[in-house]
Amino acid sequence: MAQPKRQRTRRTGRHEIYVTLRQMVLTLQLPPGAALSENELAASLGVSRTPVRESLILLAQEGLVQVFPQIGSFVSRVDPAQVSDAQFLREAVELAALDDLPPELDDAVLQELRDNLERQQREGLGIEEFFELDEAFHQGLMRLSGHANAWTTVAAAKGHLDRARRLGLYENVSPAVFADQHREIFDAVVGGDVTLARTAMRTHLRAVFSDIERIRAHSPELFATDPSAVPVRRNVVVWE
Amino acid sequence: MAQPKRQRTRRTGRHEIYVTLRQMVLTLQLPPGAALSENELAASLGVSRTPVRESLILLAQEGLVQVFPQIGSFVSRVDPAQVSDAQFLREAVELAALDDLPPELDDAVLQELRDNLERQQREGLGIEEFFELDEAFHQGLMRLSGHANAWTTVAAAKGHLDRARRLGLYENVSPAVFADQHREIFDAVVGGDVTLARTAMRTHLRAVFSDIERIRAHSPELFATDPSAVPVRRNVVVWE
DNA sequence: CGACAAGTGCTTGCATACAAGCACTGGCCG
DNA sequence: CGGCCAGTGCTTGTATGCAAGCACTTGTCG
Repeated sequence: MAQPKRQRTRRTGRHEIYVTLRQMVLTLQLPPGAALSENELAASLGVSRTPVRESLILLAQEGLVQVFPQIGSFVSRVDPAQVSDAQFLREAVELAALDDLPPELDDAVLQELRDNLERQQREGLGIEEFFELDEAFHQGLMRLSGHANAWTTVAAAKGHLDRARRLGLYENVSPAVFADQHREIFDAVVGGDVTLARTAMRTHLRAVFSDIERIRAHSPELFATDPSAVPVRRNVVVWE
Repeated sequence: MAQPKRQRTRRTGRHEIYVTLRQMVLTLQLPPGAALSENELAASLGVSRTPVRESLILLAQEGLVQVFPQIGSFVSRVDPAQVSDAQFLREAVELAALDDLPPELDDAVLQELRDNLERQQREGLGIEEFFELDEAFHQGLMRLSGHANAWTTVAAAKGHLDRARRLGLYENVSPAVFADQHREIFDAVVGGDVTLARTAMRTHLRAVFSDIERIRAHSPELFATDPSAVPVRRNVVVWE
């Protein structure tokens, strides 16, 4: 299908850089606590400081990086308080969406969700692949209730939660449990049992959440300890 | 009390500009659809384009302004879809917070809310004053449930809703009704009747929301009509 | 040996110059 | 008279230079 290339909003280099950096932070390729440098990033990406800097400012507003003037920029450590906030937020929104399902569910979305669930149960699924399916599943449920846009707001605010979830997946490689919970939710939705759907959803979301404390004990250096952050400039020493 | 001026994060000029512009957009001093110009704003604020531009980028990410490369920057028109999304979001979060109230409520916050309610009922209250009290009241309820931070996320996402609410206040100057609803919610919370509190809260939030269609009929030029925006460069003609 | 102070190299914040592109204007030509 | 087309002035995007400041190193002096 010949997509009209004429975007109403032109693609800028900044947007591409922003998306790239954001993905690297969320997938932990840029681990929590890592020192960033506008100059280094600009050089490695082959652009000037300007678009890199503007991207960092956006990521800072999302809470994914912290910028300390005259000191440096750092990937935020996972903040348990922010994880908890995002958990509360997503639970409130997803449960409210279940209450708001229309009588007639969109067939196209339902079929998409069925395909998604089937793929989740395939063997040998990579962590990133499962994560993607997981996100698509929850987003699909929000679309069923007609609140897809509200979900994008939640998605933007749950960066800390997502990083913690990824850490959980890398620790405990058993997405099968989550896949089963997804199916349980879906069946309740299709069956029209809102109460059961709510219960299943709440159980599912809290199961994901409960892993975090265990992970924190295992990898404390990835988590923030004190609200008064500890910015540390990395050593100036250079291998040569 | 001698506040330690030594902020951990130094205040930058950009932050000040960002707060200023954001306030001007939310209070409709910069009306929906208004054309902005990085150069003009920079000149009028006495700084260079850089901090202004970075502020506009942040506001664009919040959806309060739209930036069209090589065309111009504009204050977003109020988007009914985004208003509806924010309404759904805040209702979900505030109701969930009521479900999550602790057994023992914080006395300091309770007293603050009582003072707030009393001030709401004073005669001759300006619209902006009432709006501020309104915001503080809802934020106070969120603090009671221990989810103040989740509220900041909602607050950041509800810019379109707030502008619509302000339009409603300017149209229909009767904040007394809202003040009474606030007291009803508060009394139910203090009385420990979560069910009643939820009902009162839902009624209150939807009352605010229901005004919007009327306002839209009255001032359609402030609302967005088509998702495919209509960026129009303002005339180059200059009075002289 | 210990402590203090200047030096060095990095950091981000801000200012500014240039590049690419859109929209309107006004003149030219059929 | 109508339509095309270069010209002009604005827009935002990007690159770059400089300023202010922090942290570490190193030399100096007691």
